Amino acid sequence: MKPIYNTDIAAAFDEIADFLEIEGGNPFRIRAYRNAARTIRGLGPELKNMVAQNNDLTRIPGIGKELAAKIIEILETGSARALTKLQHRHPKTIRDILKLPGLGPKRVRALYQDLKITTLEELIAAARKARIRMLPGFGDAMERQILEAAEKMAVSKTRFKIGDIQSCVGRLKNYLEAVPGVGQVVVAGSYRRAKETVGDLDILCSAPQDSAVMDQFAGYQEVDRILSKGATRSSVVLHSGLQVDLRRVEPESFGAALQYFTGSQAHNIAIRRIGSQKGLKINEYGVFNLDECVAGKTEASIYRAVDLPCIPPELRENRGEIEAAHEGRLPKLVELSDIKGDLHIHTDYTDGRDSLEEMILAAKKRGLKYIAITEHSDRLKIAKGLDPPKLRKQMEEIDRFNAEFKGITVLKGIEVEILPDGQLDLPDEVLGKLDLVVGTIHNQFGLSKEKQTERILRGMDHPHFTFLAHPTGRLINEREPYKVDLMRVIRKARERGCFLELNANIRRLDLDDIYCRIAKEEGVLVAINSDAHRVEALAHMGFGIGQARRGWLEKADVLNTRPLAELLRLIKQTM
DNA sequence: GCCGTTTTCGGCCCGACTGTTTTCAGTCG
Repeated sequence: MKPIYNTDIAAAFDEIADFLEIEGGNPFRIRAYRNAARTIRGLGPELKNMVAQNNDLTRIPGIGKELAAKIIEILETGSARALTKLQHRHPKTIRDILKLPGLGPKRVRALYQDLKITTLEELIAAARKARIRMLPGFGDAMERQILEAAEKMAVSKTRFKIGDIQSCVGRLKNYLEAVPGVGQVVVAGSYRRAKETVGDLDILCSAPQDSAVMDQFAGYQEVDRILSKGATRSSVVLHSGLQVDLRRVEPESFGAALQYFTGSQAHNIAIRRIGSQKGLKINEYGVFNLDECVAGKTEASIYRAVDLPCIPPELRENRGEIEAAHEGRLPKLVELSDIKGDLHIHTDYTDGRDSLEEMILAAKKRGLKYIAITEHSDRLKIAKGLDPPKLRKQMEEIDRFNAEFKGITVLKGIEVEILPDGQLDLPDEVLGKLDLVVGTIHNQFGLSKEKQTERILRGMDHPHFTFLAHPTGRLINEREPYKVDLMRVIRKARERGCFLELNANIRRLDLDDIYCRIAKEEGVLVAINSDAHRVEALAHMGFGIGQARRGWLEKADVLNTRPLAELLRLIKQTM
C-alpha cells in the first residue's frame, strides 16, 4: 500500500465533511471534520509516524476518540468505512459543484435532489435550459451567476505568492489612503500573517460612514469586476485575478476589526470561545459585556480583554500560540533588523545577473555586515557552475575586495552539488579553502525517499559541510518538494552541529514555517538567506523573516543574526 | 464529532451582503 501522509488524511476528512454537508448533516459534526482536516494539514510530524510510535492522537486539539480511530483506520486500510459509505451514496463529482462560489450545501442539495444534477456539465446544461431558476430559492440572477461560475471553473483559482503581489498591494494602499476622510489602511488577512501564498487580499480602512471610500474602491483602475458592494464591505476582482475585499470601520472599532480580519479563522474562533467563557461577546466592532463595549480601539485591547498579551499576527494559526500567550511564553520573534549577514548569494560568475562588486555594494547599502558568495559548482552546467580554477579566481577577487572595502566582510563559499551518491561536487582540498560550504540538490529529484534522504545525509557528513540550502527543493505552486525524510535531516544537522537554510526567495520559502519550528525545537539553527541572483533580490530577506516568524523563530534561533566572529566560530565547529 | 478551573450534556464565533423574499435563508469570510 502507498504511504499515507497527513495531506491524504486531511483530504479524506474534508471529503467526509463535504458529503455530510450535502446530506444536511449536523453542522457541528461537519465543523469537527473540517477543524480536524485543517489541524492535520498544519501538523509537522506525520501521523503515520506518530501512530507507529504509539503517540496518543487525542492529544492533538480537535481530535477525539472517534477521529483518532478513523485516522488509524485510514492509515491501516487506506480509507475509512464512513467515507466509503458516503462515496457509495453520492457521486464524487458533486463536490466540484460545492466549490462554486454562491453554491453551498443547501443549494447543491436542491440541485442534486430536484434536478438530479451531479456534474458541472449537467449544471451548465440545466442553467442554459433555464431549469435552475424554477427551483425554490433560486432565480434568474442566481442562474446566471451559477452558469458564469461553472464555465469559469476550468480556470482554476490558484493562490498568489506573497512576493508577487507586493507592488500591487502598495499601489492600492496608496490609492485608498488618498481618499478624503480615510485614516488608517492596513492589509490584514493571510498577507499580514505572512503566509507564503494569499488567496485574496483583506484590506481594512478607518473612515466615517459618509466617506466615499467604497465608491472610490469600486472605481479603482485595476478593478476588473465588482463582486459585491455595500456601506461597510465590498469585494472586487483585479485584472490580475486577485480578489480584494475592503472593510470600512469607525476608528473606535479599528483594533477589533483588525484583529478579526487578520485571522486566522481558527485563531479567531479560539479567541472568541475564550471570550464567551468570560461572558464576553467578541465581534469586529469590539468586545462586549452585555451591551457595553469594553475594548476595540486597538488590537492589544482585544487580547487584554481576554487576559492575553497581544499575539504577533504571524503566530495566529491556533497552533499553540494562545496557550503560549496564556502561560507567558510567547516567543520574541526574529526581526529583519536582527539579520547581520546573507550567506547565499550569486553573481555573474555563474547564473547571477550582477557583478561581484555590485552585489557587495548593494549588500553593504542594506546594512549587512557580512555576506557569503556561494556560486554553483562545476556539475551544474546549466548555471555555469564553477570548476576549481574559476573558483580560485573568484576567491582571489574576493580577497582584493576585502582588502579594499571597509564595513562589510565577504566570505568565500560555494553552493556545491550533493551528487546522487552523496559525494560533494568539488575536491576536498578546494572545499577546505572556503569559509563555508553550502550543500544542495538540483537534479535527480525523483529518487525514492529512502535514497534521497541517504544522499543528503551522506552529503551532510562531509567534514566541510556548513548548511543545507533550500532543504526540500519545492517551488511554491510550481514544483512539489522532492521526497525526503526531513526529520532525519534535522536530526543529522543537530548531531553534526551544522545548519539548515530558510531560503527567502519568494518562489521557495524553504524550509517552510512548520519545519522551521521543528528545527527550533530540535535545537538546529536556521540560516535565512536571500539566494539573490541580482541586487534587488537581496530584499527577499524580508519574506524569509516573515516565514521564520511564522515558524516561531527568535533571534537566537537564526545563524546569521550572529556577529561575524561568532558566526565564524559556529561554522568552524561544523568542519 | 469535540470539549469541560461552573459542565460528561449541551453547547459549539459572528456579522455583512445577496437574492429572493415580503421578513429571511444561504453563503461567505
